[in-house]
Amino acid sequence: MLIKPKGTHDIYGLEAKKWNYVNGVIADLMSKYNYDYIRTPIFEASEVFHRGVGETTDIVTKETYDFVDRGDRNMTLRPEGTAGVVRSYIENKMYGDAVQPTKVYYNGTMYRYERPQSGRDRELTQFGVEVLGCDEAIIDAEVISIPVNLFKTLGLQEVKVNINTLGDKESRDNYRRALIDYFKPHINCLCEDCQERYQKNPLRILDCKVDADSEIIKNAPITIDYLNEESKKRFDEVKKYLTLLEVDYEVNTRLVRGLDYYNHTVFEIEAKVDGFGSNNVLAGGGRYNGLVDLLGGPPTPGIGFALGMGRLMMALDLEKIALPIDDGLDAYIMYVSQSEKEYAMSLAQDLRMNGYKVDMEYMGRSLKSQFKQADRLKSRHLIILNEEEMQNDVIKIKDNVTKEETLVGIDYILYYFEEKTSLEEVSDKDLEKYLEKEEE
RNA sequence: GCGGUAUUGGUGAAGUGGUUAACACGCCGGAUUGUGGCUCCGGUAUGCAUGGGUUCGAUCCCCAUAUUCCGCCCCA
Repeated sequence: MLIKPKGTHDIYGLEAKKWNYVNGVIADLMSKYNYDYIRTPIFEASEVFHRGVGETTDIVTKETYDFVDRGDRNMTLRPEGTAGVVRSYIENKMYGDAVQPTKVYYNGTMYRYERPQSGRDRELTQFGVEVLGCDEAIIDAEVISIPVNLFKTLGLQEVKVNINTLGDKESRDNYRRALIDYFKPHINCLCEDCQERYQKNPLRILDCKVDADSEIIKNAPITIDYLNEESKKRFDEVKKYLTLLEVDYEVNTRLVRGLDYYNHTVFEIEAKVDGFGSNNVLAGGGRYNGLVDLLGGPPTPGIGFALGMGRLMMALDLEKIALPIDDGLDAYIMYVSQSEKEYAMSLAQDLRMNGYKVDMEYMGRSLKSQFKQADRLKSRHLIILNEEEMQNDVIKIKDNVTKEETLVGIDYILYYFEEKTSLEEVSDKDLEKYLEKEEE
């Protein structure tokens, strides 16, 4: 049997309806914030990610899907969204657009060659936002508020917003040096992974799980102490605006992020839901003022976040949040004979073109099965075709909630649905009156 | 990349080295000569992930591979 590749999922049925609903909520929310949708290629020249995400990051060194195309070009399936968006920003000279800053969002699949586990797949979907060309603290707060408000809109309560700052380049470099000096004498007391981190990315030692409780890490220098005046002021401003937006956040001085391009504000939003695995970060992001420059554009500030859609869906499920999925039918058309079948089909088309959600029997099963099917499809009305009744120009419609059956004139089916679906009840008398009026 | 776990029908699953692989749900049909959702009856796995091996014989034992789920690394 053919099976899907490791770490991928087929989304269909109810699950697909949920995704569509959430995607709709996102599109709606982004429209209100006036962020434009951007769609960039799923694969890019490998260089885009090597330069953009960082040569030393795990994402680039061991997790990319690389391939050489038939024209001998080195290509990579995108492992994240920012690098591609920034490449597009530069290539399309969006920095020259009349409207500034550039505010965009994407919602698409990413690919990472990883060992799948809870909350982690090889094909993942991320919704993300990027704002380019604005270095104001106010925009940092707005960007952080977007996922927070999305969760609020969806009814997801149990989340925690962590923020921190890495400061500008000068502050970050000072801090990095301080950490290296601090850890140097303790290096042998740290776990194996941390010893490696010490070489590659000392900042990451801070959020090590193994050594989290060790005094060495607890007493490590914190970023705030190494910020220059400007960076400190900036961070205070971000916090002020977050308070203004009523975003409930916590400063976590140990929060650093793995991607090389971050500076100043960084943040993560965790799910605090029972039953969530260890991969509980729903969204994460930060400021990347050097990235546009790095990828060959004019020096341009930027900030963004990415949100894991699969993890979001998992959180919604675990929290048992009922999404208002468009479910059920207005009518299900049932029949037995061939002539009824033909009428059923044209009636279905007629109702559908008039805006009703209609399904019908296709396979000529027993009437009993058709009733069952209609129930499964949660159909509000059952249209039961009968040759004899049709010869008398009437059709039987059963309201599947009240169980009331009505014989409706064959030319007045639409009227029945208009009234019946907008008003709670329409009596036979109403219909008679309507018919009389029509005749006049 | 490392460690652990599991893999029986459309679904949830029981089970044993040896004739027809429980049970339940679902589905289809019938009882009900065109009105169901209750009940009753019947049907529904060329077959126990795949490939090897051990054995007279394996779904059940061994090995490998694939995939699942969980943890680490890392990340959303």
